[in-house]
Amino acid sequence: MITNSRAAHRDHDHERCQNAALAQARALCQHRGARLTPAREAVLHLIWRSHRPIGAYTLIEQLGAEQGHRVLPPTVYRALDFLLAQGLIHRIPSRNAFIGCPFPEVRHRNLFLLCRRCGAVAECSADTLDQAIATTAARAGFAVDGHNLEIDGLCQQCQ
Amino acid sequence: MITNSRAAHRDHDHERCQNAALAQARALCQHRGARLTPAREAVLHLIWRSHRPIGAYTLIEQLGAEQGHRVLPPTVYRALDFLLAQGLIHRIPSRNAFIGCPFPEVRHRNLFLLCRRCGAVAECSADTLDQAIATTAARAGFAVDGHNLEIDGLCQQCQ
DNA sequence: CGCGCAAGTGTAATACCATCACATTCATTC
DNA sequence: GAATGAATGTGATGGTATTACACTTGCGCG
Repeated sequence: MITNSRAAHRDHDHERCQNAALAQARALCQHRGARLTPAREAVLHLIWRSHRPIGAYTLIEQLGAEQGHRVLPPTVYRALDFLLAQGLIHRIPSRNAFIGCPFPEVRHRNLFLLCRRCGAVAECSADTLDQAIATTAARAGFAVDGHNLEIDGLCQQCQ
Repeated sequence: MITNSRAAHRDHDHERCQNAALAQARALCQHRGARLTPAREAVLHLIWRSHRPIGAYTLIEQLGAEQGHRVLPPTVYRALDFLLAQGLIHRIPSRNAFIGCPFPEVRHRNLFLLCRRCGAVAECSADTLDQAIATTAARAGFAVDGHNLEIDGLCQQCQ
């Protein structure tokens, strides 16, 4: 199992955490020949700065403030589409919000731990769980493309 | 494991299926002392009639047509809130839509199989999977309240 | 009975989330 | 330096959900 649950739910050097995520995103895009343009990088930066699920309209507002002029929804949604396609961020459907992916270089299924008290979200990837899901689906004769698992509760710090 | 995947994804006597669901809902509410008012029952009926995830605004439209006058959003959202609280329906966050619960009398976690071709949704409840989720969360020190798992893919009929 | 309270409903307005359509600019290639 | 496709700017619109307040209904109790 890989997870960022320790970092996500505790105090940590977030400056460094952000910078690492951005550097990795740049490297990954360069390697793939994908264009991480200034607009896209600005959105990714804002998402990592919050380190919590953040809504598209909050991003629109913050980006507008940063750039000193009004930003319209498609600007941000297009950047989000790109970042989603590159696996650099995830969308959390139950929150209508977006969060940075801590391990974009690894193909993985979505599994989020959402703390109802502090609002932080950790991501996990667990082969055993993915297999249990595959097995359950197989028993119903269902061919799996992908899945999204959101677990609500309390993180270790908030218990 | 319990599931309605056979019924959900195949032709079946849906008239009977609907009636059974409504009868069970009435019995359950009576037993709990909850008031399944005409407005609430009408919404539940429409949800079961579709037997697919159905959006709130589709319900508003259909309810308006049925009642012969305009219905406003809060009317339907309040009924949906009641039905959700009673476990008679579920909300599928990735679709912004609602579906009838095939086993409302049993406490269970949410696990949906969403077919991308026919649009049908089956629900499952699998102890082994719930345990795998609990174990994974425990390893991250996370105390689980509940979860929502949506599996996308192809049902047996559409493969 | 009728008073009082809580639950339920009607209605308008508004907030929040996401996409479309079209014009324009930019980067790259030949 | 023209042609092309990708990316961006902009206004309008569509879709989802909530708030606030007025009104009604059901029901227990003096």
